[in-house]
Amino acid sequence: MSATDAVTHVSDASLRKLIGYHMKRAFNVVQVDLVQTLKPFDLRMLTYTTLVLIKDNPGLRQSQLADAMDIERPNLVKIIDELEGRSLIIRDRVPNDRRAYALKPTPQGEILCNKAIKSVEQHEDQLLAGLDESTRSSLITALQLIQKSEPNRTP
Amino acid sequence: MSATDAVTHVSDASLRKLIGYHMKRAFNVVQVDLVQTLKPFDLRMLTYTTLVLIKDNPGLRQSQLADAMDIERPNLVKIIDELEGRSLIIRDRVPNDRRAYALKPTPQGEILCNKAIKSVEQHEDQLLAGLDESTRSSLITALQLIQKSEPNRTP
DNA sequence: TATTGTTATACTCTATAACTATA
DNA sequence: TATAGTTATAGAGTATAACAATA
Repeated sequence: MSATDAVTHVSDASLRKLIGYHMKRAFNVVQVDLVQTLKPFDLRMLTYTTLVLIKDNPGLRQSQLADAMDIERPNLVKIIDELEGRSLIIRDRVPNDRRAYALKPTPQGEILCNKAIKSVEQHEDQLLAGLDESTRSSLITALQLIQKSEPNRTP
Repeated sequence: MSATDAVTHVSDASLRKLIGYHMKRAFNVVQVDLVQTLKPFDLRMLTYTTLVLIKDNPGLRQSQLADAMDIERPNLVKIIDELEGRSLIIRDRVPNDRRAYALKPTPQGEILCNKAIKSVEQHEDQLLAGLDESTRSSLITALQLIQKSEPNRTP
């Protein structure tokens, strides 16, 4: 194609080889779906993940939670604030360490969390209707492998 | 586990079923790697993608590019500004339509782009060393399937 | 000294409304 | 009137440095 022709079809051939390209685009679709699914519960992906982890691990410290979620401690503060402000969790005290909080779900937090989990699972099942069971599980396996691989920290 | 025990190991059992959870974490690893790889070229994921698409589709309009990249037109402006300011691309004129620009790579833009593509491919190959060829290709296939699936726009 | 949570800050990516100049 | 590019702006998510209270 000459550079003066009008572009009628955009080629992404050079990008299609890259996992990152496919992952970003696929994740976008999943995330749009997830955001829509969580909207009735007034949750975002981050607040949802936070609530689920606290429900499954009552007594968790904020630093442990940040580690588990792979985000920095300061960024967790306002998320916790939001969930606590809505009385979905509480900042209880850790015995014998007055620096730390023991994060726990409230009864209403647990109820909302369980409803949200159910809805998310249903919607995701619908979203992945085009993928059979073996495709799904090998996808998860591959994603976990990537997660464990050490990124090159040096260029 | 009682709620008063200290949490020693964080369980993410409720999240592990969700594709979005794995995708976000895996994408994070890939992106950290990509950012590091692109640093020597002074490119980010967005500027890299933009440069590659312009190199592969000279004459592209900004609106076409935004469509292809799945971002909003306004968000593309400063990316184009940056690449043009570094003389990697030019905003040429589309014949017969003085509203639109025809985006084209400069010679130095093409050279940098080719070097960057090579480096990105090498680093990604290293990053995915733990995945054999068939796992990689079925991963890409699965990601493309997800990309094509219609997200539920209604909760 | 080191750690927990916090504040302040900044940078990137994203999304929307409204403008201008052209068609 | 519709479209291409732009401006301004606001909201998320992310990252770092520095602080107070506590270990």
